[in-house]
Amino acid sequence: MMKLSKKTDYGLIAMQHISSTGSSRAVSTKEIANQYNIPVELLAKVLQRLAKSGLIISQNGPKGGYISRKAVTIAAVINAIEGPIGIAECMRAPNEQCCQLETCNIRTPLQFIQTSIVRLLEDMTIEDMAERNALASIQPIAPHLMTEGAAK
Amino acid sequence: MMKLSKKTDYGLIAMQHISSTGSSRAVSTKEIANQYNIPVELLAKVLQRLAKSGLIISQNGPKGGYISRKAVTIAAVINAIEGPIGIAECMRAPNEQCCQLETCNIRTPLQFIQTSIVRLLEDMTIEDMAERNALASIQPIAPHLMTEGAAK
DNA sequence: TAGTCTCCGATCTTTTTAGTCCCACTTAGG
DNA sequence: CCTAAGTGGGACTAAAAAGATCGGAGACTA
Repeated sequence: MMKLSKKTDYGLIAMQHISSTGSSRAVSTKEIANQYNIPVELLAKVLQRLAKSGLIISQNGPKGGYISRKAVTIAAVINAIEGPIGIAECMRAPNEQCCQLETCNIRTPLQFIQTSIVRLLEDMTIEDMAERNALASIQPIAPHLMTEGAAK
Repeated sequence: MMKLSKKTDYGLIAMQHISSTGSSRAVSTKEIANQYNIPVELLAKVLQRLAKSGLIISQNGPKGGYISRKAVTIAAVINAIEGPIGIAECMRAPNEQCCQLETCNIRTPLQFIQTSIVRLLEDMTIEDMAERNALASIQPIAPHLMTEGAAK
């Protein structure tokens, strides 16, 4: 459906929070879950995967939690949580007998679109996101692009 | 999961076929289903929606089927089949109490990404797709962007 | 060494997607 | 004017993915 999963949403929210906290202290799963109203165990899973992929650093024990790394892209977060990005089935599992055999007539153009999207996601880091977010709270972006709620 | 549904895949394949046939004759659901190995009833549903949205013209009776329209974008096809494009829940249903209340810190940057993707999809028509496809069969695109199977 | 905290696997529920079945309506052609 | 080949569309089932939960093992700090 061309939509990010909630896990990814949660992951991005968490990454941004961890990133904006800086490396002064570790942020626990519970802290993030409380602040953003996310089910704790689910968020825990997401953070585990992010840590496993090396996008954040985990620290055990009391006062433990997660510490950010620099220059993590949105593409990397999606990749860690959902696996390789692929707009169609045949672009995630290259070995599979994809599409409708040899007759597939949309593969090449979809490849192009996918490449463009991936490039977009690889060009934006978590820090960029935070920056863009901070800017928006001062000077709102074009109103016709926004849904009504955000303007308040 | 950031992926197009199979219905959309089928829709795009069918649109391209209908488009390349031109307006000389109507193309039936069965013809397309046979050629591309798609379940007939499912494809029928997809084509119905496309017709209802005005992206193709339906013609009843024997010798009936579908006739293409000009300048249909990929965005329009996705929109007709899957509903409005939205990378996150809160961007498809603007009135809903979205994200994690007021604390959502990723809305603005995601908006930006979504707008970029939509623009990409609105810039490519079915005819463009066909063209790009024809080109690829003569001169393959950069190999490092392809999955191994396609290079053969 | 006790209390937090991360880590990880297993499981359950719900939602979405994919595919099927059936019947009503339309129409070209004999 | 009847029939075969089309589309239109609702109801339904099965499978897969997403969302959420549970329970316990291991790590660390005070």
